[in-house]
Amino acid sequence: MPRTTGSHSDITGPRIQAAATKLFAREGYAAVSMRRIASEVGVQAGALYNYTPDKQSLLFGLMHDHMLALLAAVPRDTGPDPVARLERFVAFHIRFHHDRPDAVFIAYMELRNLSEQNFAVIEGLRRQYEDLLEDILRDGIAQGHVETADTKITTLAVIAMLTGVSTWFRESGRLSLEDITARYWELVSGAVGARVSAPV
Amino acid sequence: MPRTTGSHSDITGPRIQAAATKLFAREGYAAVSMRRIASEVGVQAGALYNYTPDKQSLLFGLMHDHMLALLAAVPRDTGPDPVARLERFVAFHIRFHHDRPDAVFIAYMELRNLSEQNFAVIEGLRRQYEDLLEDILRDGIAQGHVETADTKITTLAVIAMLTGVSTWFRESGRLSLEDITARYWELVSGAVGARVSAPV
DNA sequence: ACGTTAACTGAACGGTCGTTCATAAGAAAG
DNA sequence: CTTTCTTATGAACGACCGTTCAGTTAACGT
Repeated sequence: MPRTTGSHSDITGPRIQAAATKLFAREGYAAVSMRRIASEVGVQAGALYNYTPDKQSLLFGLMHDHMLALLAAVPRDTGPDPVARLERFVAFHIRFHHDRPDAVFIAYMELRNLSEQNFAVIEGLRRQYEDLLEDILRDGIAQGHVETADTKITTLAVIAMLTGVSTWFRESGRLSLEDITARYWELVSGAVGARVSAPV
Repeated sequence: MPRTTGSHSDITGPRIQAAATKLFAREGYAAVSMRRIASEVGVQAGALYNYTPDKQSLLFGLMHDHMLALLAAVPRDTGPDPVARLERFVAFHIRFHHDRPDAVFIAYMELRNLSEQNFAVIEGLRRQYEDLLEDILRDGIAQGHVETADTKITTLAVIAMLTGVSTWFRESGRLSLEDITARYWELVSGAVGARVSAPV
């Protein structure tokens, strides 16, 4: 019996995305069937194809949306102090990733399940994000407030370090997110040789 | 036509492990079928069950062997200088993980595909490895050569940073493994506030 | 009141999955 | 040469896969 009370198009769509995000993150893209996503939404499998052309596009849509949200939310302030900008970047990254653990998990665990073209798109967006951090580091070096030998490697190392938080953070844990952000800022600022005050 | 020239038991076993490692790393546990592993080995699917009771045990065996190899190879030197021990740990981690990219990938991407008991075993071994690093940091603090606020968080952050190398390192890249090791030692020693010489 | 359409069902498609097992044949033991 | 054991085949099991589609019904435009 279709169309059971009310028009659902604007509700079912987001519910499918939510269910797919949750299940892909928990069990992996390949291990989750369309039927299982449908049953989570409370619908038959065929209905999913009103919202996505196929399973691959469903995955890509989730990752694409996530990367766009990341790039839209990241602070692009161009304040005079690169160390302060770096600190804001660190706090933002931890907070943003903490708020969407499932999407984060998918975005870096399911890359291999993307088709070649879709992978290239996501990789490009990821590169844009990395470049924002690298720009901060370069500014810091130029102003003598940061000291690191290879900005590309440092960028990748810092992001790996920060993203790692979501693999172990539990709300019920010993430390609050603010505590953790403070600890990571100590680690990052030490790693990049950040100096709060004047250059040499 | 079974037993086609020569006895294969001691050859087929390792070949199955090698094929499974390669395929699981490249495409993921759930996406690789037993038939595909068998065909990579040059054998029919049924033959795999002379070497593993089921697919889950095959995965667990790979991860278990990897973790045991890691714990067997990690330097446990108890030299007097914690900073030197930390430097050796960093170099070891990068080298060891570089030498087995497939096993590393599996060990931290396929955790969710382990049964509950198997997961607990692997998690315990991982914890042992982390504790070795945390011990070094604590010794460093005790001797005043290291300065970091929370050794547990620092441990996780450093390992995440180091393991990240294998996600982007290419043999043909701009930097050699030695270069990268040097850069990461700068980052780690800075992050933990390592001092080469005497305490306060 | 009525035709149109958006939203969904439920069955079906060919194919693949993990696993089992009777059977066969080369290797080893006597 | 015969027996026994090891190693593998290949067919079969029921279950599930992604995807398609004709049919059904509730809501909407007029």
